[in-house]
Amino acid sequence: MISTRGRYALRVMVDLAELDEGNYISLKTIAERQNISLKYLERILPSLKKAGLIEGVQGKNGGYRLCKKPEKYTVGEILRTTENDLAPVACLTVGAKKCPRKSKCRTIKMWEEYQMLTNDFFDNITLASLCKKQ
Amino acid sequence: MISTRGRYALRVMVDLAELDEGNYISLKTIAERQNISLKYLERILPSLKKAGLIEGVQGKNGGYRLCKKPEKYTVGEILRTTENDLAPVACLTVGAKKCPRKSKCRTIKMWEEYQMLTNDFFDNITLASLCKKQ
DNA sequence: AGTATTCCCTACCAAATTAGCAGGGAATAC
DNA sequence: GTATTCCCTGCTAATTTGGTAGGGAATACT
Repeated sequence: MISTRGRYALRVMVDLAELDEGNYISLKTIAERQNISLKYLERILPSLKKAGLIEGVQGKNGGYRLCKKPEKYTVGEILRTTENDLAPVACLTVGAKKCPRKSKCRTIKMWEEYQMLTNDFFDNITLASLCKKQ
Repeated sequence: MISTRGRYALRVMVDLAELDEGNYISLKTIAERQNISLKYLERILPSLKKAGLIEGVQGKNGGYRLCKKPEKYTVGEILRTTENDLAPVACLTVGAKKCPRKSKCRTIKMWEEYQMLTNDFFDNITLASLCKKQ
């Protein structure tokens, strides 16, 4: 299940896309518009920045903005920053320790296929397609 | 993410399918074969029974067995018993309270499509197809 | 220079969920 | 009557999730 962390991240990205793309938007603005705690957003945004999806500027009139046009983002790349690679089971996460049952596991192939399906699905949805039509 | 609860349930079903289908198999046997705590399985199996997927008989020589042939089960119906309807986000779970933002939510349609995709994927995998080929 | 604004960072905390244990009861086969 | 087995309830420990608190550093503006 996608956590609120991931859903909030996506909502912020949508909001940034719908607001003026060139200017920096403060988190305070986003928090009020989206009715999400400012302090909580301050914890979520750094991971988006670290992933290179947004850029932030400190100081007065600072804020965040997208690095590229909304059409160039996929929902997949956004969710993967917060949702641990969109892995459906623990043994397919990035840092997972090798499963001792893997050789005789009946289900691993199915989980891998599901993970691919999931990534495929979200990689084919652009941020722009989620935005309000202008 | 699918919990161990759901993964264990699926492994038990696969194991029941691979063992003699007619006879009752004790949880002790399954627990040893699958290397899962007997006590934990005792908590998981009732939900499978309640959903009508397996039948259990108490007493000596008792145990559990499938109600129908492995080809007649889908992974979807098994996972739905433990994984809350396979909903990708909280607001799509069965007992979810109505989201006040729903009317202006940009993402609900995407989550609904993903939920359908997920159910479709798992509904098209039979229990038999996960079993070791005889 | 000083001040307000804003991102940035770390530590902490509370609630919920997950994973699992313990103990005992009831049904059944032998 | 005894061993086995499902059945049921309550408890607990660890982890995750969602969120708060407090302060620091950079920047714009006066």
